[in-house]
Amino acid sequence: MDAALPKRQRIKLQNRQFILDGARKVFAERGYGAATVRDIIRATPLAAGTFYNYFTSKEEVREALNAEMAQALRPRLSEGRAQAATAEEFLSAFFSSVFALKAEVDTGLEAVDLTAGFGDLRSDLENAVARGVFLPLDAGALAAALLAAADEMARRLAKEGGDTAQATAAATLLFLRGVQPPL
Amino acid sequence: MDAALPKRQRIKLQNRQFILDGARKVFAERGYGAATVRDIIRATPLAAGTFYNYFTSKEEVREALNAEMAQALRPRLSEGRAQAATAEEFLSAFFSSVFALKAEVDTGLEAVDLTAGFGDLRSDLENAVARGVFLPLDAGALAAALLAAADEMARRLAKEGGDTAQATAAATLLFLRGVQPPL
Amino acid sequence: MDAALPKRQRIKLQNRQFILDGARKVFAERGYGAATVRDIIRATPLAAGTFYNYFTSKEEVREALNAEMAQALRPRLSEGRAQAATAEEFLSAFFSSVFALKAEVDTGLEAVDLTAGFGDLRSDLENAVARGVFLPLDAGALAAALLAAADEMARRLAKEGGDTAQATAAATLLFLRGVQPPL
Amino acid sequence: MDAALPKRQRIKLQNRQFILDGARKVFAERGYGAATVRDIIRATPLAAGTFYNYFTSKEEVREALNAEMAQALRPRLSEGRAQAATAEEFLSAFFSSVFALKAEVDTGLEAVDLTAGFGDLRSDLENAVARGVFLPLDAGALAAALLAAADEMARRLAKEGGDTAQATAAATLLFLRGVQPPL
DNA sequence: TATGAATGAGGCTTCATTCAT
DNA sequence: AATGAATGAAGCCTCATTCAT
Repeated sequence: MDAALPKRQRIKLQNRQFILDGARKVFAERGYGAATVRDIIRATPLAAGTFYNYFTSKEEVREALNAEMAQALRPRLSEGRAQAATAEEFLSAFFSSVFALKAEVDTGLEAVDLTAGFGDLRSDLENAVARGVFLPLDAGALAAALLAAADEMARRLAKEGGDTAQATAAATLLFLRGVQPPL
Repeated sequence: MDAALPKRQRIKLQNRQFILDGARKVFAERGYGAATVRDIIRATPLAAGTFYNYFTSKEEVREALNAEMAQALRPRLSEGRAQAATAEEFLSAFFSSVFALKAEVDTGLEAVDLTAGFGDLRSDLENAVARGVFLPLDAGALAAALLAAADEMARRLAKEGGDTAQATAAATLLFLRGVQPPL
Repeated sequence: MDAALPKRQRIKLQNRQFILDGARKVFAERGYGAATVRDIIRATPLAAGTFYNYFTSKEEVREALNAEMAQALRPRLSEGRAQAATAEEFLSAFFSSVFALKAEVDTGLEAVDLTAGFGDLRSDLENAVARGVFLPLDAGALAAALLAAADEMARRLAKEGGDTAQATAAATLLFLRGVQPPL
Repeated sequence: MDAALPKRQRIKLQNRQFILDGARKVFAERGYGAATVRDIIRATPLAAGTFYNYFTSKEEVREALNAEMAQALRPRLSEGRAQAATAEEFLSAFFSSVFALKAEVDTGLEAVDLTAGFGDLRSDLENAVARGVFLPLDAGALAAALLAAADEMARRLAKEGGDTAQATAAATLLFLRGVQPPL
């Protein structure tokens, strides 16, 4: 229980979370570059000076936000992939994770958010290639392409609405078979 | 010849260009959001007030920059694709255009730069699908995936070095055939 | 004539002087260390940002103030001393200069103001010693003692009122003969 | 023994001393005006709020520091002077006390430190004048001159190194006989 | 009594924009 | 048109001080 924590501790954690939440919102609205520390504070019930009891700069908040996201979501992103027996399962798990995740949190972190998962994805891909589940492609390039494409497709999905399951299927198919019609 | 222009006109065009060039540099260095009008002016031989004779905001400069880029590069991007007889030709033309383009200008426009080409690409794709050159996929999603993947792979190429021709071949193959090994 | 200056130039000089005058007053009132740039601006008809068109820090203002004072007052301080034929003339000229000067400007520069005159005084003293007008004393120590004593006596004079001429006579006598009664 | 004090008392005295010591250091480093209460706290193992259990302002600390110094050093400063039979003894005792004292503690109190001794010195001087040991001079002005000169000479001594005994002799001679060569 | 986090005032600096020259 | 200084709003950060624990 949280009630087990001394009150001071609880408030500190809560305030830290106020700042992270405010920052997430502000970064999503204005973009990281244009956001200001004041914007973050204003998105918070806290006083101006309080920010500096927790972070020393906007950059530090960004890092904390990325760490938080990585911690919370990386396992979820990778869980479906590791033991995927086929390329289709792998891709399907990947896209549905990303689409679900992006629907939950839009951090405005300008694609930084997903780079936390880059290393994992790459390892999983290398693994899959080694097992013969994938064609022998450059795992780095493939990871980059998959993440970027997934990120952008998720953005479109968020903006224009659309069915996640269907989008997952389409994306999976695209990367599974490519665009070339059977000869 | 430029000399054909009256001197006043020439100077106006030149100053406008000073500002656009300065802005391109500044946006690339700091990102659009964090850049300031002052930064742009400082990257210019002009005085502060002169900026407002040409543009009224940072945003207007961004638009002009995008228009400039679209005007200069869109034809180049699309030329190879319109009449492509095969999916392979289409993809190869697309990726090599993007990789070459990104090698020339890094605008720091946070992925905005390529959206100018989105509509074109989408039309071309629809066209290609209609001709049966591509599998019947959602042209919008495909355009998004291609642009995002190309952009990210270009970034990797720029950062880590690498051979453009080889990267083009790999990217083409990925989207042509997908990742699934032949059964 | 000032009217000969273009208007912009005139205003720039005037604003610079506003700042220097404001700073002199503020330093005198609060002391250099406790004074703030805002205090200086407030002692001025100018806007906050204008300060930075002229100086980049409080320290720079201090330097300008010292330079201004040195330029204006050093000659006056030394004029009476150089050719003094006797120690009495020398000391009398020195003390009356300092007392007059301190009555005019109280810079609050914490004794920095007079250090500009330290080198001059020391040279004059060495000269005087060489001519046999003074006993052969350490010119550096003597200069330090004279300046510090004069500064402090001037402060007392300013605070408690008193006659400058009389104070000059007393100070001169003290340093001329010392405190020892004739044996 | 300190152990004779109840523990509470001992800790209170110790904390008070922490603050005074921290303040002494901070004032010496930054000057009184520029020093902040936070600076003082940071120079201490104590928490911010604790400061206000002992003092209510920076100014109060300054006063306590001056009192402490006066208490510790005033007797030492005056002991040699009271019964001095000659002006030379008086001056010599005075200068050697000041030079020794300044070598021990540099408070950065911007000349405030010695003013604590001003009253004493003045009384001693009046006394000495009354006994005919000194010429009949204005005791206030003389005290001011002696203290200022001694302070400044001590500063030079500290900065440039030098022999205390020798400096004492020179200073004594200066104020004993003055600068005028015998006619 | 000691602690240390919260507060919001206020200092420092840069910014976008205007406007007299 | 071009210039560049003035303006004051607003961002950044630290401060003195309070007060719940």
